[in-house]
Amino acid sequence: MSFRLLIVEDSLELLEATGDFFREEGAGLWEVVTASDGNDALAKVSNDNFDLMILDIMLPGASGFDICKAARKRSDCPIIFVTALGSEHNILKGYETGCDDYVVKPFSLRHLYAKSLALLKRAKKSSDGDILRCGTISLNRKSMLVTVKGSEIPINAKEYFLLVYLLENKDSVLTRHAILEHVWGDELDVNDRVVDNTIRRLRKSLGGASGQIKTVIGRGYRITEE
Amino acid sequence: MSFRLLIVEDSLELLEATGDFFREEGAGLWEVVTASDGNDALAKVSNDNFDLMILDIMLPGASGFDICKAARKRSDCPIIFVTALGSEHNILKGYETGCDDYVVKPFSLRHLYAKSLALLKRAKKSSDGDILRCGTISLNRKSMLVTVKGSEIPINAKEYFLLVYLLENKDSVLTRHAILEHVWGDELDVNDRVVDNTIRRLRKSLGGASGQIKTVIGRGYRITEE
DNA sequence: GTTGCCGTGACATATTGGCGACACATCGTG
DNA sequence: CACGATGTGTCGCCAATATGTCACGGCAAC
Repeated sequence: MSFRLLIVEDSLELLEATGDFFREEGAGLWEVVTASDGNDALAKVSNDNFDLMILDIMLPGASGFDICKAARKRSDCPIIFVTALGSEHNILKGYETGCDDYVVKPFSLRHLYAKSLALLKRAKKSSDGDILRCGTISLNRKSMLVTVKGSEIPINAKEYFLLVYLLENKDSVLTRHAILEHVWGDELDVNDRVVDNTIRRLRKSLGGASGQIKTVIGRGYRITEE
Repeated sequence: MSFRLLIVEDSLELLEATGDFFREEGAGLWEVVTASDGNDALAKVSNDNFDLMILDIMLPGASGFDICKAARKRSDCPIIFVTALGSEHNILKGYETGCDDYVVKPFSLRHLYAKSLALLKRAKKSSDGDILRCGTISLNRKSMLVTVKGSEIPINAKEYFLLVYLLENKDSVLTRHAILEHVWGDELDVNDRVVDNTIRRLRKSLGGASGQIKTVIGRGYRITEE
């Protein structure tokens, strides 16, 4: 699993240094995309999805503020301004355009990296669409494969869709009724106990991660990080 | 809706200035709690719930790092360090303990305020506004978990729904009849005393917070901030 | 004292969910 | 088509737990 990072910076030297730092430090965690002028950045922002953006403000072409505004129209990903413009006025303007943080040059790459991780952690819930994760369980909606602690496990259709529904609502208690509606849909005449049983089978399939599915007596089921 | 903010800072002057700034700027958005030494802060962190924390690091008693670690054990709320310790080593240590941001003194209050809003916005998105709070009791409608002084307590279904009804009508007296209708609904033939008993069991489950449920003789029950 | 009103402990019962077993359907295969 | 493998719904049993009921007693108001 990797995160897509966009770095926009007109100093090519800094651009490269930052990109390298993320690539090396993250060891594959980051897929880095760069742009060195505003218009290029605008194009990338509107044609791609990122999990994090690091933007300079003073750029040839569109400014970092413009890019931030454009990005906010269709994405909620964390945005960090990195710029020499350290006046309070500019900083506040940055926050007004919807950024998450504002770093004034010169700055420490390590510091920026730590900040990025902290922000990413916070934003993560809304970021990855194709992969649902929770604790040691990971589910890929495209391949419909489920892994526990990194190794793939076999799983049946009903169990799979039940797991998807649980993961989509991590930490929330789902009543039997809600589960029946979502997973069984229109197959009307089913007995309540199919939920129990499918939960049981799902737990079995999950092996070591079975404990992540909690029974909330009298209310339903819930999946948690541990 | 207001957010609970904890500020920990041993310079009383700065403590007051920061608190005032948030109160005035937010116009009621913030409910500010302060502490000026580490142990006081630790106590507050473990007996209360906050939506945001601003922590100094060098404090009499426990350090800001200690407070952050303690807080992270039971809360995911945004934490900002505000400190004179601007060395890279300290900054990274801050991020390691799980903070969201690190501001080096001297700093602009307006800047800190903008940062706080940005973080809060992000944190609210991933958690949920679905929390009912009253005094030290906190109830999450999604996970159906109840915490008292920050630690989770086990609670039965009936007690849970009764508590929800009480919290939804904080400070209002609810008659037995009203409680029966809302919590027991159509289960017709129940004895009045089930309410008493469920209240009793709920009080038991609430432990230290049991006193928040008041008996209003001849009329019913009521839940209050203390 | 008497009378409501409520808290409490104990008890009986109902409900709940886990489980194994089984029946049936589906499907690929030879 | 027969066959077995597999997936899935259903049933009944059991232990754990949740919950309704009851009888008793304290307590305050009158």
